[in-house]
Amino acid sequence: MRKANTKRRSGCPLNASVEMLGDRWSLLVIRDMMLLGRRTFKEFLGSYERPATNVLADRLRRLAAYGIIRTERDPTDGRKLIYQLTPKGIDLAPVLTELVLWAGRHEKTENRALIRLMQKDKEKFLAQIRQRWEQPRK
Amino acid sequence: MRKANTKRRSGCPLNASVEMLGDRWSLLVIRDMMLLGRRTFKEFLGSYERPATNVLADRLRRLAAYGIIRTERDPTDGRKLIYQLTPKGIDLAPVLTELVLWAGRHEKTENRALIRLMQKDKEKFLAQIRQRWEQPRK
DNA sequence: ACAAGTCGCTTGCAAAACGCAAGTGAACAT
DNA sequence: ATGTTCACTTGCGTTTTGCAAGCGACTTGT
Repeated sequence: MRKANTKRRSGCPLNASVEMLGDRWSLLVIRDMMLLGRRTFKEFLGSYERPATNVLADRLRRLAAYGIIRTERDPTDGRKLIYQLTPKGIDLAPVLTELVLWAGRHEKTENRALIRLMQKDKEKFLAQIRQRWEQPRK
Repeated sequence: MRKANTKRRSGCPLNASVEMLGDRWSLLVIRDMMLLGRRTFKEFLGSYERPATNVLADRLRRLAAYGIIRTERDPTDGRKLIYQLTPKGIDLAPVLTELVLWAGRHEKTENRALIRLMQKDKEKFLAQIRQRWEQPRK
């Protein structure tokens, strides 16, 4: 059993972001939701980085506690939970984009197509993500 | 003794960024350098969040290993080391900015003046940071 | 109806990372 | 020569992580 720690180390806005997102898994889960359309525990487990089940469960709990994602039952299959980004979570798109572009500029990475797409027209790319997530489903 | 782990969990550019920056201290050190002009071990220790000395030493070592910061001796005081952002580190300014703006939109934080400044003209703000760091000193 | 999956976790345990306090050696200050 | 500052390191107890196994609710196949 675990609580969302409510007292911050400081009032700095960067510190707030770091306390919510500053670990090795949270942003990867958000990437999977935002860019790859993953929605279930099992789908997140299947990412190439392969989180451990207990850590994944913990990160989903934390992200939900911070209001970045929310959870609902799958109406067609009572075993499944569907994880969705909230508006606060969707609003992380510019952060993800800058992190991807920075790595793209300075590291050897795969998925250069995504990086080129982001470089070519950042605002258009962000608009697409926002639009895709405005619909409640699909 | 510790090495920069060279084998990544995946080739995803976001994962590359997360492996370099995804912890509770690295980005705060970069903030201190970029926005507050801090340059020495002792100055970083004095941040409001107060890192432990061993963790701070480790983070500085890692950031240097990744080429995000570099170290030189203070010519006027042989005890001191001066930590500086490299171009790769300065190039994190857009990432910091988006993290600050995101927290500013969704959390109660201090330093609203900085947030307003970033909101008002993001590009101008980034240009200022880049310019400030182009000079070797001050 | 019943057995055999599937799904989203929890539990147990060893290893790694963290936070704290104290200590160390080199460089400076008096 | 003595004391202080600086950038760490060391030791140690706590927390977090990773890995493997298990569990209960639900669904699928026969």
